[in-house]
Amino acid sequence: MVTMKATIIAVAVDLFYRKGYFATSISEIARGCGIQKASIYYHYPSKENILYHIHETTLDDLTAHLRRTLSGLSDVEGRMRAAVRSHVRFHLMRQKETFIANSELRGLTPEHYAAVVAKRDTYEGTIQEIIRDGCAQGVFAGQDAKILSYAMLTLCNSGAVWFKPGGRLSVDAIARIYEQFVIQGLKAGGDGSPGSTCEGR
Amino acid sequence: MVTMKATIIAVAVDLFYRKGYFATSISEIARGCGIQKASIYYHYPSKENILYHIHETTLDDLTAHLRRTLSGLSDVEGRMRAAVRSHVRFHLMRQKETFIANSELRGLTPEHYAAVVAKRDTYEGTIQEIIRDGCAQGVFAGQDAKILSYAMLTLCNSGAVWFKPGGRLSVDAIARIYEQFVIQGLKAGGDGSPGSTCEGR
DNA sequence: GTCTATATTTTGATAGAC
DNA sequence: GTCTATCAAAATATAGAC
Repeated sequence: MVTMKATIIAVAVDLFYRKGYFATSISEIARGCGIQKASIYYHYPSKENILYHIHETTLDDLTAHLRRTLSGLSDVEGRMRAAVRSHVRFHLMRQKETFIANSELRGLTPEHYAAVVAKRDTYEGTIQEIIRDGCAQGVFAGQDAKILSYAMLTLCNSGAVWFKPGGRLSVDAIARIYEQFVIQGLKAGGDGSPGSTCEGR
Repeated sequence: MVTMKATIIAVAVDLFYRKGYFATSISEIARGCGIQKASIYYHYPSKENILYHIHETTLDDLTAHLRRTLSGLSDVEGRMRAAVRSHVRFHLMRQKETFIANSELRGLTPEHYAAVVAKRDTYEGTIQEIIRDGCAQGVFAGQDAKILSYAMLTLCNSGAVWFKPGGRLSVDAIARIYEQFVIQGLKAGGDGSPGSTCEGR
């Protein structure tokens, strides 16, 4: 049984992904659901609240996915490899939602914006911790854990921009390519630039 | 002497960057220019045309910048290093415009959208050529030039998301970090995954 | 080149019947 | 829980005076 509350989210996700949040109207969402626009407001108090709901559940699921993947892993390179695979897979499998979560922050109220950013910071913190551990152990050679975490995350998001389900490459194949790229990119280079310390702040 | 035509673009760039294209109104642009909204239409026929103009000049300048950087370089690793630095520097120095060029494609008419994508494809083609050359010479070890080019480009765009002029890191420092990351990521890994060929299509 | 005034549409959201 | 009807505000764009 599919509730109208869930249908509205599904239709909104599709429209926000294709047209963007501001370019999508409540009427369009209602049309996609087969109801009148006034009926939307029985389920959600505002258009912004629909967007916030998408952000919240996507981020919660993403965080839970990473936590589950990392549990039990202690080797630092193994943790980073697992983190990349987890992140990439989630972004490819829930392409539309993650695209929205990454690009439609500006539609949120200041309060909701703060809540979303706080959750995102927690997620990024987990990645930065792995990078710092790796640098401390000499496995990675970065100058700045924060910047490297942004680089790693943006890189792993990039598949979601062009990925087409059922296309030439499978989700796992793409995850492996990124895993290889990130691990190599983080590792110490023979011709490393001067000062390969890892302050990380 | 600064023309009103140029002022409108400057104000629009700032607003599109901060609020997004659809969330920005003609009235706001006019207010930022100190004129009435009707006066905007003397200089540009529509809001979409302002957006298109930003896309066009940004892409043209970006392409010219890369061409200038690569001219005279023949060594494949040197070409890739130069391409990364060129791309990163341009994206940091013209942060607002490149952000718009990367995220506001959906506001364009179908015709303008096609024109912009065609130009972007040309730029990406140059990068893919370097990757294919590097793979053919055994300098890089990628499985797919197209995907690796997307990875490289998205990665090099990422600085523009958080960069603040006058902040802790200089433009050149950031360019060096990305250069190192990309070169390492593209190079053959000792534990490389199976089948390190480079089909590239 | 910039103005005032306005036409036309559409928006997000509410009231109240059923 | 969905409907019809409607409000008030704001949007893009145009006409014509100066």
